[in-house]
Amino acid sequence: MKDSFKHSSPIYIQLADRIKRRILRREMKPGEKLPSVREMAVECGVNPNTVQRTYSELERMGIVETRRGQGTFITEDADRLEELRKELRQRQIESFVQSMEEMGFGPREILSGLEAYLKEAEGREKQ
Amino acid sequence: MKDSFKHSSPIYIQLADRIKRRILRREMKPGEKLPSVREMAVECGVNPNTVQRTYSELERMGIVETRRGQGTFITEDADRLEELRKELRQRQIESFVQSMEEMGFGPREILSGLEAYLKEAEGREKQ
Amino acid sequence: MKDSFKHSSPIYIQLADRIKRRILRREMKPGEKLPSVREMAVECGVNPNTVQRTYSELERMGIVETRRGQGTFITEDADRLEELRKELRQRQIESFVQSMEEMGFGPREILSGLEAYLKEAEGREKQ
Amino acid sequence: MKDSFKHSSPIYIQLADRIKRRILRREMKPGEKLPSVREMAVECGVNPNTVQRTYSELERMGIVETRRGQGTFITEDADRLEELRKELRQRQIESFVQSMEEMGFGPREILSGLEAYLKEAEGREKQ
DNA sequence: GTGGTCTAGACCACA
DNA sequence: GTGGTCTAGACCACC
Repeated sequence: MKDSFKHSSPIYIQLADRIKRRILRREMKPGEKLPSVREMAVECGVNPNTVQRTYSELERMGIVETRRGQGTFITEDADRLEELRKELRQRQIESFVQSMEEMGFGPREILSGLEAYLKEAEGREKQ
Repeated sequence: MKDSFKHSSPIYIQLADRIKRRILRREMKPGEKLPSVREMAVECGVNPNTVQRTYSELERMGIVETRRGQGTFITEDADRLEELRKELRQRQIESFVQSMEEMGFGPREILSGLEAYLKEAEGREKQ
Repeated sequence: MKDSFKHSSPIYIQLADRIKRRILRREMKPGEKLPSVREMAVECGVNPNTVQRTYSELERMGIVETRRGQGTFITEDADRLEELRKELRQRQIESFVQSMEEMGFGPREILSGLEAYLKEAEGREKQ
Repeated sequence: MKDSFKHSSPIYIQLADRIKRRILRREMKPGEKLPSVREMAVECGVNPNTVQRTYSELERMGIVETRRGQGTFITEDADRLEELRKELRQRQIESFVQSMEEMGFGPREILSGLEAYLKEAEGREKQ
């Protein structure tokens, strides 16, 4: 129990995560243009350099392409996006299961709890 | 999409969470004495005031009891612990499902992904 | 012939290349500590942020590891270094052959020219 | 390791290099007329003065001749062109070998790597 | 002391 | 107008 405590991830990563999620959720579509670095900077109340870093990160991950003098665009490579989707899903699941196991839950309890929750949520939605 | 970049939760909360988890997985048992505030402070490299707040928080939640002059003890109220267990499980599940939905996954994909993962993990363990 | 003209690569890349070469040449050995960001910055007459970026780039390539509060160290993963060596050799060769072909030389001329040069260089060295 | 980060060579030199290469691979033939300074300027999106300097440079090297009122022509002196070919080849080889040695490769590795690459390229072409 | 992040403001090439 | 690089100077957490 002498490990250190968690920090919030840097802004440029948090921002990248948000954008990633919006893309994966198809809220922003392949080929679409992102706001310019400066626009996004004022929109988020952040320095343009920070946004720049975010966009670079997204490009490094193959989510986004930049065209000089034109802007930053969501990749049209649907395969890459699908691949990314799976990666993220996997990572989420792993960390979820780990948390549950840290609290002493076994596989059965995890599954049954989740099923119950989803059923209930479904019911609520139908109302 | 203004301000609103996340900060990490305060250390005393993080510490409370850790202790909660250790109790729930029976690593620390009902009735057992917690380390003194000072001991815990040293152990975690943290200010004693922080530990004090953590213990208060745990007491407020009915997880521990402090006995003047004797120390802080894990409650023997098994019902309370079971209740807590359920609460935490529920909260974990909620935040997991929310994350998955933010990435555009529906209930079916969430469940099937989790099942696949648990099966695979089980297989690995048996080896 | 309407393509654009070449630019020099950014400083942080040039610096990364230099360090890469020094490592591959075993002038700096696996596990060795690099100069601190600030030291390297004054040494190269460059802003610390630029060096930071260089080090990040090197880390991303798996050439270097950073240990918080301690410094930046050359990876001890010899396989990674060897892999990198091969990659770079391949890239050099490709661009060399392409240049030669752009000047109208065929494979035979390329090889014979290189052999002649190396023989001559060897002779010079023996003197 | 002071100052000394590389700048790109001036545009007029880059342009001269391109033209040289086109001549050497017989894409432009001895005696042929080059585009006028103005034409070339438009074609390359460059200032006419830059093209002028390029042509002067080429003339200085004995690759082209300018005839007042007629234009600029590629020399018909085949010996000069052959000489140039050898010079350029030599320079390419030198810089290639230097790069490889900077990465710690010895003559044998250079040669074997190149042979392997050329063989493979040959194979690909035959397909 | 170390690396890592962020801001402010500048300049550049591309289109 | 766009993205990309660089500088200057600040603050933070880790050791």
